[in-house]
Amino acid sequence: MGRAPCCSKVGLHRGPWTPREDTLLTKYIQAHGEGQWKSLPKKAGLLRCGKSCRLRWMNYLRPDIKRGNITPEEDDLIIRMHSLLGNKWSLIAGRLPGRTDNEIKNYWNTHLGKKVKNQGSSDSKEEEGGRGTAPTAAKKKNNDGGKRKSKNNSNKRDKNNKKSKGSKEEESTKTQVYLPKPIRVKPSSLARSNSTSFTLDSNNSATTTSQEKEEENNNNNITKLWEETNNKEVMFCDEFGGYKNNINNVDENDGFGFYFGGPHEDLVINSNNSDMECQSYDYYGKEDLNHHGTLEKLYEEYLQVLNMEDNMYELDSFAESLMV
DNA sequence: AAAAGCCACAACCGCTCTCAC
DNA sequence: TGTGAGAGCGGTTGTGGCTTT
Repeated sequence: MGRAPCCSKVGLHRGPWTPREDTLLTKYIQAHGEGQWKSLPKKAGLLRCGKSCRLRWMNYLRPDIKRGNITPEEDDLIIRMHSLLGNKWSLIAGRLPGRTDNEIKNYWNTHLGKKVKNQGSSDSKEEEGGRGTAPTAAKKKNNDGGKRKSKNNSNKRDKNNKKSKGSKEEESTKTQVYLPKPIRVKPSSLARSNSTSFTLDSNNSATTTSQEKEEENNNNNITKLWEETNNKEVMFCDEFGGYKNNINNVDENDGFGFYFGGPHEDLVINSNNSDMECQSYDYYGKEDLNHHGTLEKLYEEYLQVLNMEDNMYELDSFAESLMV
């Protein structure tokens, strides 16, 4: 299975993009829109493979990319989302407007992974199995056979004991996070779905295949583990990550809402006793803008939810909804 | 001042999924 | 139903530049 790498073709540029290439790509996409990545390089006059063009555009050139430091609010959201979703960078990125999955992944591997690990190691030694693949880059570097010159194999620094620079990573965090084993989510059927409405049966009748059942089991295990280890603080995700109100506090009219999906198409889950109705939701629509406001606003709201002790809510259905 | 160590992140790779035919 | 192309995702690598020795 699989195909030959699209970049293996002789004569194509690889490595860092030049300003000229960036300009060409940007101009072409501005004129013709995204898509057709395979034929795009030729049409745009680029000696790059389509995949490389797509990556460059998605992760760097897109006008809605937010450059700059990750804010503490975003930082916190990432940790919480990761604790629930694992390494589902694209899903996490979907909750952070202007951030890319690659950026978040890198940020996690270089900052948050260590941060959480430090936090976790002081709390428990059982992280290993449950963490997933978090700081793989760091792990890799110890085996680095690459260009870095004269890297002594016995070097093997202990990153956590490292120098003063690490002090910023040692800053205390206020949350207790359990990291579930990464699980495969099947977001595509949602993300790429054009349907505007569908219904989920909360009794899982929608789960049919063995794979889905396996995921469901994973999910339940995760939820169980999560509940066991997270008594101190229940995680809620904000509207970007999807938060839940106490079902007892659900407004009968509004239901409870949490959102997931891509930046342009979100899902609103409304709870009606047994069923959950999911609707396509235009993230940037005017109604949505009124409803969501800025990230800061959302974060405030999110913090409020966090502070509501009574808002404990089972994560089962939430996790299930993400796995559908 | 120079070399080595280290970090951060852009870019690449390989795989999977969806969809059209 | 099978197949191939297009697209997307997560893991990994390469490397410039900063820090430490």
